[in-house]
Amino acid sequence: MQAAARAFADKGFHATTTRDIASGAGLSPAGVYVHFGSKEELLFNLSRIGHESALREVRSAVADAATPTQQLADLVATFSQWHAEQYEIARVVQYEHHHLTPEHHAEVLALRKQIDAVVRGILEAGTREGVFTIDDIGDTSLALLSIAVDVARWYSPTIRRTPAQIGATNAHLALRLVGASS
Amino acid sequence: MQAAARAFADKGFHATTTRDIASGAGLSPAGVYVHFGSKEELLFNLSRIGHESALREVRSAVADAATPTQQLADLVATFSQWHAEQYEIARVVQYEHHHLTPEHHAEVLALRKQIDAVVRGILEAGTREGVFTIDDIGDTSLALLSIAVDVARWYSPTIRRTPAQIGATNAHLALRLVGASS
DNA sequence: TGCGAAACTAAGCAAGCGCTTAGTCACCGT
DNA sequence: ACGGTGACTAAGCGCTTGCTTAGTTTCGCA
Repeated sequence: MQAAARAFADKGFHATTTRDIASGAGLSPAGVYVHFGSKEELLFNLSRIGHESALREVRSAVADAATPTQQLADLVATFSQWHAEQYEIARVVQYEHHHLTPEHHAEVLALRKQIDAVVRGILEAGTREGVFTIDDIGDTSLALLSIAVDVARWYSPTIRRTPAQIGATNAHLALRLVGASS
Repeated sequence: MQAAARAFADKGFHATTTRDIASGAGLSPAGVYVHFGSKEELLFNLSRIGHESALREVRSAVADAATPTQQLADLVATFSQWHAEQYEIARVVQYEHHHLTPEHHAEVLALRKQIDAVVRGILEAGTREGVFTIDDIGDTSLALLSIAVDVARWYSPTIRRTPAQIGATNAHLALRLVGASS
């Protein structure tokens, strides 16, 4: 799965051959099929585990914070940091999920909606309490997720900033986006 | 080229066959090779034209505005709107450029850097004039571009908002990000 | 009207694809 | 010592891929 994640993240699902995955894992081409029934099944496992991991991180960040302001800052920081630290899996999660079969795609879409719902919940709470100033909750949550998700597109282990620093920066920017003082 | 753009945007470069492109254009498989030497050449033409189109839009938006505040708002609005209206080409531009040959890749990377430089220039001017409050110009320009570029990922012609509305919303959010009042 | 060039197609080639089959090997409880 | 189980491979099958070749049609222009 590690070899598949690396290859899918690097070249994309369709450009990756089962022989790439096998040799990356130190196996013969047939060795992969002892553990996985198909290349798509491998993608699905990676995609599902990745989505579940991200959702878990996001939920625990929100649970550990008291106010909507702190919750939003921690969520964006954690989510951004996850997209940097796990950037290979994150790229699979963000860019390859539409190559899944319709059934598998529906399953990960449900997980994506749960992440979305967490963000909207915080924005609604913050608006209700009057600490956020937001025009439209849908548009704003989309922009917040864009900033975090896009980390997977440009992150590289060789850049100046560490994943933790990226998280901190994005959390700061997120609070600005919702009109909350940091 | 239209058929190729649609297919590349929909399924990705490697998942698209030359037969897909040919039938999308109403040609036989060999008919494509009258006009293009290879599938990669088609991708390069699309990618180059797309990048040039985006850069042109961005530059004219900046040229037509007087203050850094207005320039940033117009740039983000125009760039976001472009990613919605031309979302098929935009997806090719954003997600397929790493399937180009090294030489072609370098050529579009140069165009990407020019777009980047325009954004940084505005942020520097606004900071110099004291109308923007920014921690780090590199981090902030990256976040601004993330919001605009990510439009190509989630946009669909069937959604509620029009490209122009998306542009207006993102321009408003951009000004918040740099600490400028709108 | 006739001609050269450009646009196009039918057929297919070599290579690479996802995946299967048949069989070998290492290991573990009895 | 041994039989069963799971991990693994060599070989390769049927199919699709990007692209080519040889030949036909269309078209602008003299």
